[in-house]
Amino acid sequence: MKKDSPDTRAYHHGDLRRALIESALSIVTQEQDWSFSLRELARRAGVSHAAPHSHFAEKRDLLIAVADVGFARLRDRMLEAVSRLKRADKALTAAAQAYIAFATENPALYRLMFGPALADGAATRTAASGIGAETKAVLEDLVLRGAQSGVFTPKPDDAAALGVATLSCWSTVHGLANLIIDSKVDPALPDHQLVDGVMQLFLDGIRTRRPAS
Amino acid sequence: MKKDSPDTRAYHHGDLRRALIESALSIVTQEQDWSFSLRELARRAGVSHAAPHSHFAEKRDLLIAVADVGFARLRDRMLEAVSRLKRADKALTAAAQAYIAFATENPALYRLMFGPALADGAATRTAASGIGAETKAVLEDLVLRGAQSGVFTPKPDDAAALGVATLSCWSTVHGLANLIIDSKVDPALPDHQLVDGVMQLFLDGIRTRRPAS
DNA sequence: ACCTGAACACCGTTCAAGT
DNA sequence: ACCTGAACACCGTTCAAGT
Repeated sequence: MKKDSPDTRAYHHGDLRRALIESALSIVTQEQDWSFSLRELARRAGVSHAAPHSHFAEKRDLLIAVADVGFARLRDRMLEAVSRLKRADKALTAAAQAYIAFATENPALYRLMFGPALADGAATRTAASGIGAETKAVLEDLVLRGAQSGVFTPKPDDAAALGVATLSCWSTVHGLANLIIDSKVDPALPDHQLVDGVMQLFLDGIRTRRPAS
Repeated sequence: MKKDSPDTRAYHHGDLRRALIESALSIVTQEQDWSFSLRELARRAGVSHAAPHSHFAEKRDLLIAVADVGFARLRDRMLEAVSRLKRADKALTAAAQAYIAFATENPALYRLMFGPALADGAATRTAASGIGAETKAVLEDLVLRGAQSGVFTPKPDDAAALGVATLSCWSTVHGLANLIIDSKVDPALPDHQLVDGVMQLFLDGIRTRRPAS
């Protein structure tokens, strides 16, 4: 970052791999365009169009690298939103708000993360290894906390029930994010209100009787 | 369909528009590949590569036409699953099962329907007019029925509460479909079981006290 | 009205060759 | 090890010209 003066392009550029990822990220977050080409990235980096292939065997590999950064940012954002909240139900709602805010502020990146980055077009189901696992882990942890503190109905040692609750929460939030991004939701209603309503309904399904004060 | 014998290709093909859509549908449903090109469709139809553009100004217009068929099929499948069930909660679960079955059996078509068909890459939010409205309508109707029959908590005239419930249901089902397709869910668990668990949780949030017999 | 053929400005990927 | 230049086999879209 601070090695060379801005215009001193090394013959071999020095750090092309990172430059390509950052370039892709800036296109996707600033121009909201996830349909960039490897050749354009190469152009911006000032290298030949074939250069990227010495760092990424396929375009998908570059997309995966970009998606990874996206997932890290999403996780950080959720964790930050959650950090000051003790009650698991409040924290879960806050995490959902952060999740939807991330998606609506960076729809192109969000689409890239869950979109064709790994689904190669011909594959029936994505061979998604651990992509997105960080996101799930955050929700999983909150659900477990809620179970342990008695705020949620599943018993802390009932793995199946905890799994269903986590999956249910993630599905709801993920689905809502997609519907909002795809303009399937009345745009008159502010996002945070939608999230509040939907999360309240979700929490009603797993919260123990005592109505939250 | 029955006008010409199979190989009598008219000079102007007769019905290229439909042929292109059907060709695209068969590629997408049989080969599970939604990354086809207009030129390939033209090849299969035995016309020049420029011919499609006399029926579809942009490739996206063809994709929209394909997506429309997909949404009609999804709606039909949901309606059929629901047709014999009277209780709104049972019907909603059946609709969800049909929804997820459709998505997992036709992941490529499902991705095309909700994917970049309308999201043109540069647009922040899709200018999705009524695409997918049929799907929402089915769920909306079931939620309303449940409210009217007293199975669900929202009052039948509380539009806001009904809207939240519908959105919540669609989000959950849509999100679950995406997570399954994208292999973000433990593949050891059968889909119908996942749907059952998730829907049960959802219903717990809006069902009136009386535990379903 | 519907289609063809050629053309334009792009792609991703490969591969010998350079440094 | 990293990159270039040329090449290959594609794209979507446009547009004059044909029938």
